[in-house]
Amino acid sequence: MISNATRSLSVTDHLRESILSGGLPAGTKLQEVRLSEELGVSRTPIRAALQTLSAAGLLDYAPNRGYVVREFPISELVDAYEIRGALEGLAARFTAERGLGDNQRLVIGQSLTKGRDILTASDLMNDHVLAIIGETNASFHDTIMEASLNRLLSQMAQMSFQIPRVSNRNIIAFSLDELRQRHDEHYLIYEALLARSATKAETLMRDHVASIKFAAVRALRETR
Amino acid sequence: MISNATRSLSVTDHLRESILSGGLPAGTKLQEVRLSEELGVSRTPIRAALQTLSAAGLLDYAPNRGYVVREFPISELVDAYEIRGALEGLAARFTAERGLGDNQRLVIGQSLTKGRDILTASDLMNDHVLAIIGETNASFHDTIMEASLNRLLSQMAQMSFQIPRVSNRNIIAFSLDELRQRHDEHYLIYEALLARSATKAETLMRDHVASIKFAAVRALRETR
DNA sequence: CAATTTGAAAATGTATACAAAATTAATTGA
DNA sequence: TCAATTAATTTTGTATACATTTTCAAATTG
Repeated sequence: MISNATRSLSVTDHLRESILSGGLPAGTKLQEVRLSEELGVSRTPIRAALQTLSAAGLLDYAPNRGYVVREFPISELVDAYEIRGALEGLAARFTAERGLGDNQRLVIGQSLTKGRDILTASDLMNDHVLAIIGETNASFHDTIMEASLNRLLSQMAQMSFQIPRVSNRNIIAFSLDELRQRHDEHYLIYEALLARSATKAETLMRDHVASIKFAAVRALRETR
Repeated sequence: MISNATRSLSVTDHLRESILSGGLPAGTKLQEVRLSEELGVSRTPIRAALQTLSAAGLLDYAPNRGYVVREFPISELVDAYEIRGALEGLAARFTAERGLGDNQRLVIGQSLTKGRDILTASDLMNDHVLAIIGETNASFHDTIMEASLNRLLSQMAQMSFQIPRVSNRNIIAFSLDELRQRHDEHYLIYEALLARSATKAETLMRDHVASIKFAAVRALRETR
């Protein structure tokens, strides 16, 4: 399978995870020999990982001076949701224009059913519900992005996720009622996609992401 | 200066240019030893460049199988302008909300004056006019992107430019009259930014990029 | 003759040695 | 004592050797 995501799998992923989780806070200097000793590999794969993460925007780089975990201002974190809204809105529009594939329609349909079932059955929030909802949610958004048939868009959307503390479920704390609202929005978007209503799909998706943003911002304020 | 753009400067830039200009068409296998011989450096900087360009989305990569110049469908090329419109629209909104810095206001003001002067003085298109307009145009868009104070956004916008045959001036053939229209749009956007009208600035910018898209698509059809 | 296996060639992945630059420590001078 | 210069150390940049994987062609087998 051809892709540009797979690489020095373990090293790159390990460092990325450390940065996104906050284990390597902003300003941390990432030195090659030190990392190579810690991770038990030579400098070569370390360098590859640093270059990849720098290109992904997680590290600052200066020639002959190395890599530093970059700062992520709160403002930028909020902006990331605006960007996501714009990009996913475009993805919804493209998908409506181009139409869902049979398999994609099936995947989204199933994830919606699964989400509805768990949301009607449960009266309270727990890890099980959150896991299912997180899964179906990711499936919904990923499938639409994929159906947009635009690699640039997919790549950018992925980038907008790779910001510390915005990794999907970590911070966002929805109430059960809010989850039901988000589910309903998913359903409306799905209908717009099936009806090939491009503008409607885009608008609904933008508003949907905006709703998610509000919850994320609220959760962020509560945390601090 | 800290950035993540500067790197194996020459090699990366050389390969990128070759890809964007079409010198290395889609499907071309980029082999490390071959490139290292051609460019007169070892495999190490070649690998760094390939990894960077892969992360930038210009190359496909498969582990143990190397890098290939990826395909850029026409549809994606058109979509790139939609994405640019959304991103630059957001940049305009953020900039209106946050306000232009003194220097940024000056830069844009001067580029607008310069553009107006050349567009009123000239009766016909020539390389000189095109060069000036291209310069002032880039200055306008870059400054707004910079003023948005969002690195993620800037990074994505830059990516949306790095697609073969969409490198700004190459294909786009405006008439003098159209250039004047684009200039007027620039001016209206500038006014909206000064007035801190966020929504207006975003809408105007989106429409402006859409106008550019139309010309690009038209030029593309004429070329083929 | 077609399909599979096998082996040589070539390509990528990793480790390491050396070069160049930057950082830090030490020395010198007033 | 403090500033500037110099030396030593550390760190990144590059080249190259070796390991592993893939590729491709020749040979074997049915």
